[in-house]
Amino acid sequence: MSKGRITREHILNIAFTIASETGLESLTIGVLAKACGMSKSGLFSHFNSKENLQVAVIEYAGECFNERVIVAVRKEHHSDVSTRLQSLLHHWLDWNHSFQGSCMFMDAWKESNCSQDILQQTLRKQLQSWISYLEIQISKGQQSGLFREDLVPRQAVFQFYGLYLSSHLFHSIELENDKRSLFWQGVKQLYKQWQ
Amino acid sequence: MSKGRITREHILNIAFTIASETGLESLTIGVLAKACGMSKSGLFSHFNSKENLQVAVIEYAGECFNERVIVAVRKEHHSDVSTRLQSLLHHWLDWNHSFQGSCMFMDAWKESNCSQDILQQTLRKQLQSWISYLEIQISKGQQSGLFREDLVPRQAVFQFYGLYLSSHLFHSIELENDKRSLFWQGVKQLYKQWQ
DNA sequence: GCATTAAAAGTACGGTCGTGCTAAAAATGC
DNA sequence: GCATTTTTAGCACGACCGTACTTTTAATGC
Repeated sequence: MSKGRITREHILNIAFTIASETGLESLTIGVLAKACGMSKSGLFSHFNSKENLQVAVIEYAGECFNERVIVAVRKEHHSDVSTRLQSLLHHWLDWNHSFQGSCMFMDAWKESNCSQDILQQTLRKQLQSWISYLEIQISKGQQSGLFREDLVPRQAVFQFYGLYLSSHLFHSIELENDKRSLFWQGVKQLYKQWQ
Repeated sequence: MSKGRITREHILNIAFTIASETGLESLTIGVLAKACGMSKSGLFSHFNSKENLQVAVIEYAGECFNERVIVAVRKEHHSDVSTRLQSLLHHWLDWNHSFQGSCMFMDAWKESNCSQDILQQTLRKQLQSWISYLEIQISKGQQSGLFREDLVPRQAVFQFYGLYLSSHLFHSIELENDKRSLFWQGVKQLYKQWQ
């Protein structure tokens, strides 16, 4: 790998860390350059625009997510779908400690929804792909008799996602503990209802 | 009411509109001044700092939420808790068309979570107050026999909130329609399980 | 080891940000 | 209707933003 690609990777790694902690919006070129110990222009020449940098960071984050969640669970070689799904939820919940809430109140911890450009598209694609993956896992659970036949996988994912988002939100306002009790209680109830 | 308070209110009204559409983060003093047809410094003198402005906007939004949801439902004079709760959910879901998702991917439409200052506190308070309100409503439902006795109101709110967040998220990536089918389907299932 | 190519730094520019300070204009009390 | 107070505008500042251009430095192929 050429020197260029190496430092590029290094930059993205640091960028991902910063973005995880303080949001993609706060990831300014000057700040990132300082964090990498290089000049603004030196860093800039790797991406040639802010937007390219942002997209690259999102894609890097996507790969990281894959590795930490999907691949990690695959490596555990679960025999039955049930524990496999459980592990998937665990890794999902913990994969990164960034979070999010919603509802305009939480504007204060929302981010750029205005840019309907490439960045938005990239994000959307990643999300949809993850949702599809979950959907497939649930279908498998269905086929193996874990869930009832009239369960609609998309609806199930919708509900999982709800618990996920709620857990992050409640955690950020200190109504959900570190054990994620509310989340796991919710999951338990969903299971009961889907069997 | 003095001239000053009137224009202040006017400013907040416009600020709220802008923040609803493009996020609180995008609400810059220059932009807001232009939207109000007045000079930066003229507007600025009403708040004396950016932070004060942001807090004022959040509080304004809070009052607006109260009016559009809580007061609006109260005015409908529902006799039974069931339809009352249903109406509450409706108004909640529709109160504003801003939205939010989560999970670091969605960094791209997240906002400032870094500022752990007064703004954050104000937000948190508003959120907690709304959650408490929902909790009370559910307790009332319980007392009137609508829900089973072993239901934990906080857990129930957690699940409502999940559906709410999920609905916004899925809607923003075009997996939830305008009728909010997934949301209402989720609510239906929660009800079934709580009875 | 040297010529060539790639990567990084230096510097500068126009824009916008939040925020002071001062002067004009408008509202208000009597 | 005039004096006083409140509200608004004008202007300037230092800071940081993204990005372009040029020059220096480092890596690479032969």
